Amino acid sequence: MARSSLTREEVLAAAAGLVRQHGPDALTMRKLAAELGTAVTSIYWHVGNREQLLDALVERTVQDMGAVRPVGRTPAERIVSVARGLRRELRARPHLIAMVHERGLTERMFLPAQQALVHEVHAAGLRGARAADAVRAVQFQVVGFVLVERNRERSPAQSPAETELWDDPAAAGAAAPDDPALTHALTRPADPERLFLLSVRALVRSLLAPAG
Amino acid sequence: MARSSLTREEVLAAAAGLVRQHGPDALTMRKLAAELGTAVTSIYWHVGNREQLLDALVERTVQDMGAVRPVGRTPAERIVSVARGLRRELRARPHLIAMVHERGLTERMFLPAQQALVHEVHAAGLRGARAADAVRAVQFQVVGFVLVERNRERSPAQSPAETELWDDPAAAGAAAPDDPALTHALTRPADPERLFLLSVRALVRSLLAPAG
DNA sequence: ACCTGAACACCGTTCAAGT
DNA sequence: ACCTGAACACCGTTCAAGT
Repeated sequence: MARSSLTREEVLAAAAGLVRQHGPDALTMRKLAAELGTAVTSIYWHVGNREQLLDALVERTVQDMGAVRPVGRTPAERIVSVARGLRRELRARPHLIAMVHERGLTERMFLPAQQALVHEVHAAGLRGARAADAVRAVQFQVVGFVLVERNRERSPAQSPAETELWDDPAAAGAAAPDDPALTHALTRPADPERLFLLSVRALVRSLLAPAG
Repeated sequence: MARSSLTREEVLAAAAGLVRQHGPDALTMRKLAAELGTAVTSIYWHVGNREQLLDALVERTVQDMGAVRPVGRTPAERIVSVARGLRRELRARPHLIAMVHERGLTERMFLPAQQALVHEVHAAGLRGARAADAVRAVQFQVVGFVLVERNRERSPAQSPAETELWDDPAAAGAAAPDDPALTHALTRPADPERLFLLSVRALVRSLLAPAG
């Protein structure tokens, strides 16, 4: 089953497909070769080796991460909208994002978003180092949240989950004696979407507040 | 070089050592066997297989994560101190924490800290679902921050780093026309310790503020 | 109960050889 | 310029065999 002519593009596309569907571990040179109908060693001619193949995939992902356009009337609203857009883009490419992160290209991937954040923070009246801090705080918050969130999704069966932990009356009582609503809330799994919005809004409100 | 009697404990200790020093990928059954001076297959008798060995290491780490004792006069201060303690403990065991996370045991690992947070949030006057949200927002913030931060450390050579990106006058100018101090601040690498404190304080201030 | 080596099915990578 | 199979050094795991 010889192919007319194998392209570097074809190799990258097939590799991206494997990663997208089954994660980076599923991307073995041999499986990739089988998928493409070539000998394993042909792949080496086109992309060097496995490491360089992953580098190329990551590079591609970084460039695909388009600029997010802020929406909303106030700077705070617009910052939150950037954060939401960032989260959406990150969640659409979980495996590739993880690889970008492992390779230390996260900052570069976030340049468009960072520029948007700088613009909004500036519009909100922040200047100098304080503006830079605000931008970075939001960036860290968003990326960190998505990492944690993604992790929870991947391993849904936390055993024992918070659920069961707070079902222990002794433990629950020790921390918060008379608040069944609180313990009940902690018993149910967190709603990430809601928690994300709530967290970002809370952070942004403080960062943009007049007094340092 | 037959050993008198191989223990499950010995296997776990050696495995933990390998992971601590060189990361989970360096933990191969064969290297572990060599380290212990036994046949590879002996390990299987004691710990099942590689997966179960990692499970056991993770379980151990979870139990090692002690309770953090809040310090400070106001609830806000005490919450921040819990966050700092959490960050310190996480950073002391980077590889193992990553494994705990991969296995979805993060929530359980954080139970002691969560109870402390519940207590403080309650003391600050928050009740019910809103208190639960505050606890989780802080938890996500801390874990997420450490994940992002750890990642940056592991790959120090961001290429091109923010440094170079903001050195491009056109890009910098488009986002924030007249703030050299801002662009200069973004040119230098972030100070994680400072950014962490700043972020947590900002978040907590909002979460504990009277109006929802 | 505990340990062993042989064997199997997988890896990534190199290299000399083909066209 | 592009592709190939053979070969090497690694994996995790199983299993029958030892004591």
